[in-house]
Amino acid sequence: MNLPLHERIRQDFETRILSGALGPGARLPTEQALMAHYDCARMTVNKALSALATAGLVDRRKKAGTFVARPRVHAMAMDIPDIGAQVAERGQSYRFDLGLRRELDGGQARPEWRVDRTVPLLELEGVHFADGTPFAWEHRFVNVAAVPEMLLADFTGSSPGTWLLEHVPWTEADAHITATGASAAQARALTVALGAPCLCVERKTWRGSEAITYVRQLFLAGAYELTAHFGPGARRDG
Amino acid sequence: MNLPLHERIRQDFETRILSGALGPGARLPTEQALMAHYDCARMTVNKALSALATAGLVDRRKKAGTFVARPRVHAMAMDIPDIGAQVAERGQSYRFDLGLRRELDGGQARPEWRVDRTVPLLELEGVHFADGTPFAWEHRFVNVAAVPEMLLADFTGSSPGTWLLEHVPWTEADAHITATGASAAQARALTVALGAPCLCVERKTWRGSEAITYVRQLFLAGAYELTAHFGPGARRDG
DNA sequence: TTCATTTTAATGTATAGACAAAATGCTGAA
DNA sequence: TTCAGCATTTTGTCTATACATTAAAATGAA
Repeated sequence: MNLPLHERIRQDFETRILSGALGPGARLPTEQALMAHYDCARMTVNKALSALATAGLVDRRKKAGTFVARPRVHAMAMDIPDIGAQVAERGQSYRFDLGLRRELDGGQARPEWRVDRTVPLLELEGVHFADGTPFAWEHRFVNVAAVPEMLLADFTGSSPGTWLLEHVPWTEADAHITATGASAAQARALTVALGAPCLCVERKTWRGSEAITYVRQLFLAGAYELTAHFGPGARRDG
Repeated sequence: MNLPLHERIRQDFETRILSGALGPGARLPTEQALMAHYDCARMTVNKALSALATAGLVDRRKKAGTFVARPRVHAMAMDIPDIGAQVAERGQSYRFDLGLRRELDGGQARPEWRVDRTVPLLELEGVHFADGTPFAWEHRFVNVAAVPEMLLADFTGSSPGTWLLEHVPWTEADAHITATGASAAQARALTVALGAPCLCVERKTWRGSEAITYVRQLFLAGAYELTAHFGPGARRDG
């Protein structure tokens, strides 16, 4: 296969960096040196090195040169599966029990989620079941100005998350993942002991600049796990 | 602020795409049209549109044109920060206490991590402290055939994770995130009660096809959180 | 019609040159 | 010595042009 020259140059250095031949802090040749080495124009070299800089593999500083970046915050791709679909995939039956449904407005929202006072909200609280056993609890606020159809939706059986995913694809989201002990109310809903360890996922989603929903989900330890992967290929077993 | 022209063009369209003004499938003007509109050379326009393509916001097809891409997979980018750096960032002092250090081989590795019997391994177990208080426990196996310098490294103070990150950038990784209660040994190391809720991160990393390390980390609930983000811009506050 | 072929409009790659911007490192003055 | 200012190196941006590549669209033959 005949790769473009700028791509070949880029890969040459990517390989050397990832293999460790060029360690963090190592200086790459100047563009002048590279255009002599590859016998090409400066723009071609520049394109290759700029791509590496965009990818975060190198840092470029005027006058100083191009240096292999120190690997710091590696971002991994985390799967955010639909709870119901995931349970069904394991061959278990899925159910969602709605415990609380209330209409309110932005002024009464949780401090974690700041929305305008005038925004109409829907508050939902419920429990997810797998084969009749509760395994997750969730508390959610939805901006019904953004999703008016939600007021008519029925959540006996399928979860609000599934409904939202199908009706309002989000464009932006923030998630915080922590561990926590179940509170009294949560422990009762999940029929576990007070303080039982749970995985807590807190998520805010937007469509464009419009806040869509804020949700706090508690998963019983052992009943759920998040997976993340970084790298070129698919998941491995190892 | 005087942004470069190619960056201004890029942002113009990024804004229009993210706001929904240009929906998925919408066609952007041709490079010819844009160089007329912005009164610049084609390379400048090309740089802007190529950047959008690299970012996944648009698809470009020869002869057909440039089109707004359909929203991508439901995977979020999870930050995997360096523990020590993160503690230091909060203005706290950081320390790592090594509790166990043992050299063994692949045959004695944990079942979760399958490596060849002949591979020499280093087993490490220790506790992370912030301002003198333990907040995380970790148990790690390292393939020292891949990182022989690790046998000489000193982990009194800085953690093996930090050392590895600086010396062996990985190219591939798998992570599993769960909640769990602290075991007797873990509870003792972290000076908490048996069964105290913890966030458990289990990670395997490779460089190329070579397994580098397997680590299981337990973070005390409340002392640590993972964040993930999906979407174009930076993190929001909302 | 239907299929194969040619045309053509769009992006992809590359060149050579010019000037801008920035940070390092040198030089000279206090 | 130390600090300020200057020169130089290196990357950043942009232009104008050329040819390559690809796939849509038009064309023509069966």
